[in-house]
Formats: sequence, C-alpha cells, structure tokens
Amino acid sequence: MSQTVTKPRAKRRTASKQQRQAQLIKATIRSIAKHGLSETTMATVSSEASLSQGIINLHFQSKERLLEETLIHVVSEYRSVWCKAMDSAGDSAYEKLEALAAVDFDKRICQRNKLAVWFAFWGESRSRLTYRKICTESSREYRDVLTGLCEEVIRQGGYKVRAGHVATGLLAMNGGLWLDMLLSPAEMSAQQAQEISLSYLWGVFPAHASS
Amino acid sequence: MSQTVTKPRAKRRTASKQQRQAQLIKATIRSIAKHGLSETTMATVSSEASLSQGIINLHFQSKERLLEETLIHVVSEYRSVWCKAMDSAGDSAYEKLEALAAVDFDKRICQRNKLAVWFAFWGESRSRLTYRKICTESSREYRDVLTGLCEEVIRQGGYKVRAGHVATGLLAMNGGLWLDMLLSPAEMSAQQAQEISLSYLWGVFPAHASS
DNA sequence: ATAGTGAATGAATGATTGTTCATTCATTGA
DNA sequence: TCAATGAATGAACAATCATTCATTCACTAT
Repeated sequence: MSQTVTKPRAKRRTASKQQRQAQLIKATIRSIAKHGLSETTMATVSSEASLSQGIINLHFQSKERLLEETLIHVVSEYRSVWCKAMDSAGDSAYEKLEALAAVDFDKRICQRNKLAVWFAFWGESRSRLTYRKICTESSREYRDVLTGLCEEVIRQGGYKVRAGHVATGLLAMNGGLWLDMLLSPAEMSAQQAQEISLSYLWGVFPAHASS
Repeated sequence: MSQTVTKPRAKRRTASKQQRQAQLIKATIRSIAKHGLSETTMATVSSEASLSQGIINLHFQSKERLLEETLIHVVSEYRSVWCKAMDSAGDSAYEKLEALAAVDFDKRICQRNKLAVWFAFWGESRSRLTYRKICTESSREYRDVLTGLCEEVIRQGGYKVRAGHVATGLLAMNGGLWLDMLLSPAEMSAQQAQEISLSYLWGVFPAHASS
C-alpha cells in the first residue's frame, strides 16, 4: 500500500498554479514595500519568493500583468473584508456604518506592507489607466454603500448633513490616516487612527454615538 | 552706443542656473504626471523641457537629486502658500483655520499635475528615507500649527473634542480628497472637495461656523 | 520501475537606462 | 572684430532590465 498523499513533502519543487501565483503576489507586495514600485524588478520579486528568474513570466506572462494582479488582489481582499463586516454587523444602519469604518483599521487590511501597495499604485494611477480603473471602481462601490447607510442614518436622526458629503469625507479621512500610518507608524497607530475616524462619525451623528 | 540689455533675445540658448533648474523641475512635474514616477526617465524630463540629455546631470548631478529637488520644490511651495494664508487671514483662530483648510484647494496648490507628484512620492516613501523625511517634516509643522489653532478655538467655544484629533482628521480628509481629485476629477472638483472639508470643520465647531 | 508530463530553472539576449565627456556654440569683455 | 568663457549638446558607454527558451528535474500514471 502506498503512503497517504494528503500530507505533502516538506520540500515541494512544484506547486499548483494557484499556489504559485498567490506566492508570487505576496512576494510582490513585500518587494513593493521594501524597494518601492519603481525599483521592484523581476529579480527582487523572484528573489523575495525564493524562486528563479523565469517563474514570473511563466505564471503571469509579463511584469505588467503581475503588478495588475497584485493590485487586484489587494483591492479584492479589501472588498471581501468590508462585505463580511457589512453582513456580520448589527442591523441598524449606524452600526453597519461604524463597522465599515473600522474595516480600514482591521488587522487583515491595515498592514504597513499593504498600505505601501495602495499608495504605490495610487501614485502611478494618474498615468496608468488600468490602475486607475481598478481603484476608482473599487472605491465607487464602497462609497455607494456608505452613502446609502448615511442616508438612512440621516433620515432616522433628522440630521442636517448631506449623505454624500459624510460618506466621501469619511472615506477620504480614512485614506489620509493610512498615509499617516505609512509615513510615521511610530506616531500613528491603527488604534489611534480608528479613534479619530470614529470621533468624526460621532461628531456627525451625535444622537447615534454609542460610547 | 550698444543696445539695451534689459530685453533678452527671444531665443536664448543659455540661461542662468536658477532658471534652468526651475525649468527642469517643472518638466519633471509634468513628466511624473504624464508618465508616472517609475517611467520618468532622464529622456522624458529633458524632452519635456525641450533640452538635451546631458542637461540634468549638468545642473543636478544625478537623477536622484533632480527628483529630491522636485519634491522639495512642491513641499516648499505648499508651505509658502499656507504661511501666507495664515498671515493674511482674519485675526480669529477659527478664521485662520478655515483659511488654512482652504489652501489645500487653492489654485496654486491643487493642480492635478502637482497632486500626482505628491502621491508619486508618497508611494515611494516607505522605501526611501529621504522622501519620507521631507514629507513627514513638512506635515509635522503644518499639523502643529493646525493643532494650535484648534486648541484656541476649542478653548473659546468650550467644545468637547480633542485638538489633535481635529487637526489630524482635517489633514487626513484633505489628503484623501486630493486622491479623489487625482483619480476622478470629473466626479470631484476642487470646489466640491473644499465644501466637504469645510462642512467637516463646521460640524466640529458649529458655534463658529459663519455661513 | 519507467516513461511521460509539465513545472521550474537560469544563462543568454536585446532593449532601455543613467551617466560621461569631447565637442559645439552662444555670449561677453577687450 | 576676436578670443575667452562656460552653457549645452548628443553620441558613446557600462549597467540594469524584462523576456526568452533549451534544459533540468519532480511528480504521476502505467
């Protein structure tokens, strides 16, 4: 009888396409965080993944596609986390709003390496239509959801603010707080940033503020 | 008698060091906006300036120094504008606060090309100590001024908010609004952005809000 | 065992890059 | 008018880059 196949060897030279692609995308994130996007090369990525030079073209055809897939990965992960948060939050619109605002400071999302990736691609978005499309479509959907929630909270509380302004302002503030965490993590922790973001929400919707 | 020298010829082949450096920095800004930082080369910059290949090394020694000087230029210009706004604004702390918040949407500062430069360097800041230093020192000084003004407004109005939170939140929100203007200028004008920023201030300091 | 399959390698290639420097040319003082 | 000065040029160079592909090697089916 042959050995069970369920437990793979410690050192596998070959892996499934999915595994390798995920591995390379993670290596790309580390490389962008360590070297910056403009000095991220096929060599830095493959070295970060402890694989050979040609591996990227084998799995992604080109460097450009690898970078796009990396951006898509980060954006999709973000979307998936806020969707889950939306579902598992309390029923009231305000509770959902607070839960969504907290996603930006979630352990899974708010990692310094990943923030570096966001800003790296934002920095190139002006000149790269593909990057810009991915980013704008992502934020558009998120903003629409936020705006809807704000509208409901405003209706319930009779507030005199515009839903679009609050949603856009919240989104913008959280993005700006990401920058603070990226540039000076010693002076801005995720928890501090979340407090600032939450205190904005409380200020706008005082009647709903819980704590 | 010789001709007057005050009126230079239309086509001057040589120019003063200052003029050339300023010209090259402007060309760099355009190149970053058009091609992105990672595809901004000595060739794209010198071509954008309608000058020859070697001109940059002549005036800036290296590409790296040109990029640093470009960042310093944009950061200094920003500082100079908010300093002027601070001086020429009304005497009250709240008036100064509104004036400072408006600087981010000023014609001189809030140009799409320049926003692209800010985000391009922010995107590389994680891996480039020099960029990070320039950016953090700039924002630190600005934040301190904003925090001081917020403290005074809070004291006057007896508000129950933390000055540091408001200053940091305002700074972050304006930065995030810059991103909206950079990525989708059709959906976010400078005026709209300023309204959102101002409505944040009004919400925090309702007793001071003028209009 | 063994042949067959395709994942992974890494040296080689051509294109692109930043930098150098001998040369050209506009400008100025005598 | 004519040297003298130094700003500007652009061809040449070495280094670095993304990409290719013949070869190697791990794994699977027979």
